[in-house]
Amino acid sequence: MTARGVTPGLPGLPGLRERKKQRTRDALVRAAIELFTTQGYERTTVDEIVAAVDVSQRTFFRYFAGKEQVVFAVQEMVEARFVESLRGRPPEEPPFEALRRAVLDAWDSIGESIEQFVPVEMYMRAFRMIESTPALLAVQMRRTAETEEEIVRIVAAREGLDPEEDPRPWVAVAAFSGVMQLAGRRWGAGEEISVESMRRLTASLLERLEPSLAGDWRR
Amino acid sequence: MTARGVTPGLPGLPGLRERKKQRTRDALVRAAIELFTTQGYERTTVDEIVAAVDVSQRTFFRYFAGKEQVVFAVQEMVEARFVESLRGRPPEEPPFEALRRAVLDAWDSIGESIEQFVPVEMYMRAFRMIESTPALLAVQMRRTAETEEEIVRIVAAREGLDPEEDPRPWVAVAAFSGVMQLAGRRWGAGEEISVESMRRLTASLLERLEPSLAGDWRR
DNA sequence: AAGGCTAGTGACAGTCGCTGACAGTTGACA
DNA sequence: TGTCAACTGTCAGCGACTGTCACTAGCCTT
Repeated sequence: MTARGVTPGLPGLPGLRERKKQRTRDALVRAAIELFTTQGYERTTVDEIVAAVDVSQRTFFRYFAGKEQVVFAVQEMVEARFVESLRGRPPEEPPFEALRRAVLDAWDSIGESIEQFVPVEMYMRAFRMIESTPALLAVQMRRTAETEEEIVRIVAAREGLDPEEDPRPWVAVAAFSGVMQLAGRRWGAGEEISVESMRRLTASLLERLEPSLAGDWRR
Repeated sequence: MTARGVTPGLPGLPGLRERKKQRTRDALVRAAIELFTTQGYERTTVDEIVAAVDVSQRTFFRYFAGKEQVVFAVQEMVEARFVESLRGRPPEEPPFEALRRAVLDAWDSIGESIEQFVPVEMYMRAFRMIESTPALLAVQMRRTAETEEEIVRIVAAREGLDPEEDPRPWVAVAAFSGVMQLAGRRWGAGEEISVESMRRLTASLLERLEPSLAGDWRR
């Protein structure tokens, strides 16, 4: 009843079992992204991935619902960061302004969070791979749609609105999200491969949103 | 050397071969949508579809790149109608206004075009199925992204701009498209299952776009 | 310290979507 | 009428994914 094993199992701290799982998961993510970015997504089989980590194929599918899912482990974190940032915006801020600042803030602090997972450069390559692989792009867009719903709820809550009643949160988020997707696409197609360039592009496109909708474009 | 078969093959008119192909294709579309909407998409196998039309599985895949593609045969036509409508807008119209009117016009005239393919009601059911089936939703979004590019080029041309230079066409179309997706989603989730209700919803959301981005929302 | 519990895993077999290769059939056209 | 090319069916096989079951190894109690 004194020492209960090598790991004291402080409450709230993951046990050996949990850590082992996490390690397997991380290893699968890293191996997969490595293989995907070097050989291409479709030319890489699940068998190759599991061989690199030395687990069974069955195990792979216990961690990830599909071959594509493994790519989005990092993306998930980036999105979480944005949501968190949005929640932190002061409530007096106008809704669209809050969205805009939240992304930009998120980009400022995202670098290190990625790094502790995979090298930033690998994340960038993965991002481009998504943009250029139909199967992955499709999943990406679906995920985006799901995140949108959460953002709508946050925006509605900020304004004290019921999202079922008032369509404005939906509309604002839909437009915002459209521009964000555009930013991702353009960044992926461009030369510069830094977080900084992504931030700059995002800022520039969001700024132009209102003028692009208003009246005509001649000065 | 005189009569060359029952069908004289008037130039410009499809020959027997072509008509046969078209019939097979249509039959596959109809059978697939029928099965999908009754049994569900994932619970329907390609084997079942080809059995219903009495062709080989290989033939199915010669017509459609994948099981999902068969669902979008009709959607394609709807999009084409919108693009055509946009091309017909008077050039003085401000860009976003042109987009807005183009969709609404398209909805006005779309009913009969669908009907000659499948019953409108079946189209509606198919649309809902897309919204609720991840695999299909993903394809849908990807297709949308491709159409967007064409729309951007049209808008840029209207304004005499080079889309590589000026981001405004991209931004406007991105926001527009975001709202359109939203309209589709909400319509699919709602009760009313008519083209008219879709048109109404589209109009209402597009109207609210600018106010939803501007300042704060209190009056 | 020992033994039971069970989450996590591997091995294996099977389904389904999809593709390549090859051979047979049938409109198109000279 | 015969040749050609387009379509099609058959078959064999790959890769993604799932269900099942037995086994290993953290974990938890006593």
